[in-house]
Amino acid sequence: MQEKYIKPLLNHFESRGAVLSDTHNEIIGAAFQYRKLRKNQYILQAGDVARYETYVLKGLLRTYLVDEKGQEHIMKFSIEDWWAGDLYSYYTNKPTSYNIDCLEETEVLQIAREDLEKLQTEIPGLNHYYQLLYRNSVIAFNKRVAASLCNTATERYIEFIERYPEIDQRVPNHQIASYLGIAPASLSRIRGQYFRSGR
Amino acid sequence: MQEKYIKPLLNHFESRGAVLSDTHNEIIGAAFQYRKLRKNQYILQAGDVARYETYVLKGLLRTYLVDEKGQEHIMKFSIEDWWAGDLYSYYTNKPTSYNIDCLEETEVLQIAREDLEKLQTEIPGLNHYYQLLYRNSVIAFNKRVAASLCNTATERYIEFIERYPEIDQRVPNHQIASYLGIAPASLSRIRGQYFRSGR
DNA sequence: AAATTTCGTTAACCTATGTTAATTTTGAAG
DNA sequence: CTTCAAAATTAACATAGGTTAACGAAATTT
Repeated sequence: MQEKYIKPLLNHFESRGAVLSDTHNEIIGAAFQYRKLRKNQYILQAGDVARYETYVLKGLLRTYLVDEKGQEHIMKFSIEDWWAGDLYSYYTNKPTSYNIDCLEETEVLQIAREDLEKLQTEIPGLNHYYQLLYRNSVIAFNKRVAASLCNTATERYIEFIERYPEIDQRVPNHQIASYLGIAPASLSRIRGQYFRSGR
Repeated sequence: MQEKYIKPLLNHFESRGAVLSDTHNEIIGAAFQYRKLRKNQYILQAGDVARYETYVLKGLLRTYLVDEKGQEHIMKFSIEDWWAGDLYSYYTNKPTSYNIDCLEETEVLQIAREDLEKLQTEIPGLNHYYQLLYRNSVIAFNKRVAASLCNTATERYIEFIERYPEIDQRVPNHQIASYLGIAPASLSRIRGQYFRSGR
């Protein structure tokens, strides 16, 4: 793989405390595959087994569910320097319930489970990285569940645009509504009130 | 610590793939502290720093938030062989937003962060355990967020009692309502409909 | 630029859930 | 066993948010 593709991921690991030799860097570069994806392209569809975890180099991915009534519910947006995937399917080889697709033209690095496990054996520092990643993910999910229990849709919307202004700029409002668990028309109503009353 | 207190935790680690020598077992036993707690006793209060992660030997803990209007929202129940704590506060030393108290007389094992970190250095197998623990926790949170986006209160209630029949037996309904994010009167209504229509 | 599709807004109406309060049931403590 | 407190139920009413549909504005495609 070209250096320019793997470099951001190496930086990512190092900025989270991993200490990587040149050999390590080569091993990592060999384990990940670079892919360039078109807008609207799927990287995972419900029913598939998630064979890869995906690191976003550029672009924007969306992870969503389709319920029995056919409605889409967005679980997560993944922008540059974030991950996307379904850990459940990845580690059990069972079919995923999630769909992941590109909201923009997107470039990613992907790693298969076998390769990730080998990587973690060969580079113990990465073990620490993944423990930290999952731990922080647990902390973030705690906040998200807490918000859904404690806050109104209006409060959750304000929190969202303050916390993820960049995503707010890049995705249409009806997708933000879906992420917040409300109908597009409801978000419109909320925005109307919020902006009318002086932001 | 007495063997009978540490044994369940050692079994817990081994059942998740850790291979532990006698020396390891002793190190672990020395790192955890046993505590017996009365019903209603707090093990963590909002504003405190979470100095311990807690493994439940016996009893039942509840983790909850109090919002600005003074309402309680239950985030989690922890029964035998589960953990309780606030990872955010534990790892940052910042004050927690959560309260954890005992719904029953409860016995626990607790470990301070410094001791846990030492443990993970001395027993690499535990590193793998914690990565697995957090990863599974992420998977569980994904399901919980998915349910809150896709399912009605009725569906979430049915799922809860099917998945956690034991907790359902041990905690009052208004606490289950709080966990589900609905008012006690609403849960009553839901139960009325559900049981009347033949379960 | 025109045409077409997607998106956002608004309004009318509907439904699930919240709120409060009264009443009954259950459970704990003396 | 009795008493008292906590929990559950029920009903009346209030409200946030859902649904649908119509319309106008953007954005994309041709």
